[in-house]
Amino acid sequence: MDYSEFVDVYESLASTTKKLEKATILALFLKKLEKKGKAEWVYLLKGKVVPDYDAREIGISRQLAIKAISKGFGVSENEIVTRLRKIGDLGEIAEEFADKRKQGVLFSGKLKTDKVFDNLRKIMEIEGKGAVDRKLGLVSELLGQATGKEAKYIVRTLLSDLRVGIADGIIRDGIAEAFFEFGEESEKKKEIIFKVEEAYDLTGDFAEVVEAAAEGKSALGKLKVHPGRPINVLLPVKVTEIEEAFRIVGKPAAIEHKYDGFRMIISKESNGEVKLFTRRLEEVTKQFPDVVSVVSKYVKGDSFLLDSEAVGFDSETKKYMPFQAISQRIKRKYDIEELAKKLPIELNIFDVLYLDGKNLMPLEFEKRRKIVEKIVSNRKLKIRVAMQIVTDSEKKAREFYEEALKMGEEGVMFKNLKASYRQGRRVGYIVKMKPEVKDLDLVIIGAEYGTGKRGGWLTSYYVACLNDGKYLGVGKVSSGLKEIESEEGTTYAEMTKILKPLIEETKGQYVKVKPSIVVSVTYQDVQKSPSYESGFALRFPRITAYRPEKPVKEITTLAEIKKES
DNA sequence: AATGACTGCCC
DNA sequence: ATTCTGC
DNA sequence: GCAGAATGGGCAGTCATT
Repeated sequence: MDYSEFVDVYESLASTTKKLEKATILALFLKKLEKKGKAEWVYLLKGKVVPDYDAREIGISRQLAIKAISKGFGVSENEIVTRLRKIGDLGEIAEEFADKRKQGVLFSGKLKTDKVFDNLRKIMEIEGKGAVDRKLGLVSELLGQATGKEAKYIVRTLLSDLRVGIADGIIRDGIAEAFFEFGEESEKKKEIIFKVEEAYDLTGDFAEVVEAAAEGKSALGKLKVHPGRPINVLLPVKVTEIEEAFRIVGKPAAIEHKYDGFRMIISKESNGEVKLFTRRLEEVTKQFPDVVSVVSKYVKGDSFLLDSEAVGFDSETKKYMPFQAISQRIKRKYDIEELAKKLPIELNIFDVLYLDGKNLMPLEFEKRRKIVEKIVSNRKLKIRVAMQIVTDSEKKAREFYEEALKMGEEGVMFKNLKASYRQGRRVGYIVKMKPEVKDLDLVIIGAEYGTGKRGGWLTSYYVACLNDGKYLGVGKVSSGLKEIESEEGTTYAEMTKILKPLIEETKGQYVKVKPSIVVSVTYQDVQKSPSYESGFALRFPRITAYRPEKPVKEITTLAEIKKES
C-alpha cells in the first residue's frame, strides 16, 4: 500500500472536528487494512509503530527531528528553528521544504507504507555509538522519498504527535463501525462499542482487536487478558468540593487517601512470576525487587492483577517521601538494590481486576474491595489495603479529608461502590479531590513559542519572584490562559501581543523579555529545584489571572516562597 | 572521565 | 500532572 | 461528561562532545 493512502486518511481526519465523521473515515480504512492482512498498521493511526505495552521507543523528538529535516532537505537548522517559531509544527515545516525541492530530485516511485513502518521499527532497534547518526540516516532516507504531505506525517509520527484528533476512543468507534452492522439503532451501537472497548481493555492491542473484530462477535468475545501483560487503568475526574464528589459517584461512597506516590499495576501469573507496571504500561519489575518479594509473600492467589499506589519512605526516619524522591527509582537500571534499601516502598492496594483465571472487572467496586481485603495481608510499611471509609455523610467525608491532609497526603479519592472497572477511561467512577493553594504573583522574564494549535504565539512563560531587587526564576507556566477569545480571561494571542514589544533577546524558541508583566500563578507544591535560580520550582503551575494593575515591585518574594516549601 | 543535550515517562 | 475546547 | 491536545517539574538513561 502506498503511504499516500495513509496520508489521505490523516488529512481527512484532520479536516473535521466531528467524532462521528472521524469514526466513519477510520472504519473504511480499517476494513482495507484488515483485508490486506496489515492490521498491525493500525498503530500508525495512533502515531506509533508498536502497541502501548511494548517498551521499545524511537528516541527522536523535537531536537533530533530538526536535525533530520535539516539533513533530509539540505536546509540549515537555523532556518527550521525560525520557521518553527512562526508555525509551531515541524511536520508542516518538513512539508514546506519537501514541496520546495526541485522536482527532479523526487524519488521516482511512490513511498510504500511497508518502508515507513519498517524504517521506524528499525530505528527502535538502533543503539550504541553512532546511534543518532544512523537513526537520522533512516529518517532522511524516508524524507528523501516523500512528497510534502508524506514528509509532514512522517515527522509527526516520529514525534508521536499526529494531531489529527483521534485517540483510543475514536479508534474504538472506528473498529466497531468497520466490522459490525448497527444501522440507526443506538442501543445496538452502544453494545458493540462496549464489546470492542472490552476487547481492547483486555488485550491492550488494537491490531489484535481489529483481527478479532473482522472475524466477528464471538472471536471478539474470546479475547482475554494476556497473563503478564498490563492493562489500562481507570482514571479519576477532578473536583474541588465534597458535594460535587458525592453527586458524581453517588451515596454512599468509598473514600480513600490519595497518596503522593505512583500508580503500580501488579501482575502475578500462575507460574508464580510477579511483574510490575506503571500507569502507562511500562514494565518496572526490575526496578522494584522489594515489591516483587512482598507481593509474592503477602498476597494470596495463584494469579492476579492488582491496582495500587506505591509510596516511598525514608528507611531511617520512616517518614513518607514526596513523589520527587520515589521517582529516582522508576527508571533506574543501576544501583537498584542500594536505592531499594534507602528508599523503600509501601504498597497501597486498592483494587483487584483479575484473580485465579477470573476477570473481576465487571464486578462492583465494593465486591472487588472485599476480595482485596481477603487476599492482601497488611504488613507495616510494606503492603496494606488502602485506608478507606464508606459514608454518605458530608461531615464524615470532610473529617476524613482533613485528616488525610494533616497526615501529609495529597487529598482523597471518592469511589462509586457499584461501579465496574472501566479501563483507560476518565469516567465518573472515581473522583479525586485536592486542596486549592493561594496564588503567587510572579513576573514574566521569558517565554517560549507554542506548537500545534498554539503555533505562532508565546504560550509558555518563565516566571520569577523578587529577592533583593533581583528577579529569580521559579519555573515556567503555560496552562490557564484562553486559546479562544471569550468574555472572561486573557488569551494567548493577547499575551503574545503584550510581550512582543518587551523582547530583549531571541534564542531558538525562547525569548527573554523585560520583567514588567505580572501574572497570578497557582500550584500544588513548592519543591526544591536544580534548574531555577531561586532554588525552588512550582509543582503543577497554572496561570489564574493576568494582573496589569500589579506593580512589579510588589510581587511575591523568595522568602514567601521558601515559607511554602 | 566528566559534562551536557536530548528523550521518555512518572507525577 | 492541569487546563481549555469541541462534541 | 467525556475525549483530545497542549502544556508544567524533574528524574534516569543514552549518546555526543569536550
